[in-house]
Amino acid sequence: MLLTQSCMIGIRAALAVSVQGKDDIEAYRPIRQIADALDVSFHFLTKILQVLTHAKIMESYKGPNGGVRLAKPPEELFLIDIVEAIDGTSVFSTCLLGLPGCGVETPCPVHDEWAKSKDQIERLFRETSLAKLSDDTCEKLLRF
Amino acid sequence: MLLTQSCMIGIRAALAVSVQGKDDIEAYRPIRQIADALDVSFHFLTKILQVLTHAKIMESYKGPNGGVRLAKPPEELFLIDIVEAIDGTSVFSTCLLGLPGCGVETPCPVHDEWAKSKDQIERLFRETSLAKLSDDTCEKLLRF
DNA sequence: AAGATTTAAGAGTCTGTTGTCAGAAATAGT
DNA sequence: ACTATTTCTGACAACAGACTCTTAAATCTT
Ligand code: FES
Ligand code: FES
Repeated sequence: MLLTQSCMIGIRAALAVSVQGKDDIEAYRPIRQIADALDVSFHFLTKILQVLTHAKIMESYKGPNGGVRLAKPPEELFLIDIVEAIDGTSVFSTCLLGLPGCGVETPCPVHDEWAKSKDQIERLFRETSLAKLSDDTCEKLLRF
Repeated sequence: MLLTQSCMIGIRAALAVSVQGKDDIEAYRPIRQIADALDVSFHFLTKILQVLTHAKIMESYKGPNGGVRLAKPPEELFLIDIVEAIDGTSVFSTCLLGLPGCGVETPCPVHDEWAKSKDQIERLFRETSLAKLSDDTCEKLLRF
């Protein structure tokens, strides 16, 4: 798997918050409600969202009517921000064969081909905003 | 990481055998010698190569002058064979967000973009033969 | 036949990820 | 002030992947 379980859930949660926040971006969404929508463990999701709040990607509020919301408008939040916060960026910088220091020194036999795919994947994460994803999700009634 | 540690070592080992077998493709290469060349644990490599021999990608022979060799000419062995044997093919068929059944049902919001990268990666593994890799390795004196 | 070499197999350890839980802290409503 | 709600924190169990170790089995050399 390219991303860890935590990271995939983190992205889906951010997307859910973004979609639900379309009408009122200021409102806090309870974690329990998000967990139900994504059909994942409430406690596990709590852990993941804590990482995202520490990374200033989300903001949280305790107590009744509390929950989490995006810390920035979804146009300014990109997938790579979430991946970096949860998984780190190693995916986009490591050698496909696990050799140390991809690209900088002598390349490995698969480097040239892999570099193409790697760049494309990195661009995908770097250029895809939460706004675009939530728009698509609503328009085409996609699942998440 | 896209591939597991075991899988990356498996590919590097197959490549090492292919390179060393350029002069005598019939010869068995001792696992200990391969482990030294790749700088990995002998016992761990043994485990990985057992999987490859069971998958009929390599053949082994016990006793003095024993070891492993490719079961087929390197022109007929592709990276995907090794990945399938060790990691399975899940990388090329799973949803980037971890949702069940990528593509077949309603796609997820990142499906269209991810499908492109996924196909490119799959093609890379499916079309890259051990022969090509070992040729490149020898020509350009690459590391593995 | 005996001993050395080398892979096969299985059990066991270690580590990081996944997932659960209980209690603390903050907040709103009454 | 009290209670209900909700996130925060730390501890911990369960699991998978990574890695080690020991013993067995096969084969060659002498
Ligand atoms: S050095 Fe191996 S992929 Fe870049
Ligand atoms: S359905 Fe998510 S990547 Fe295909």
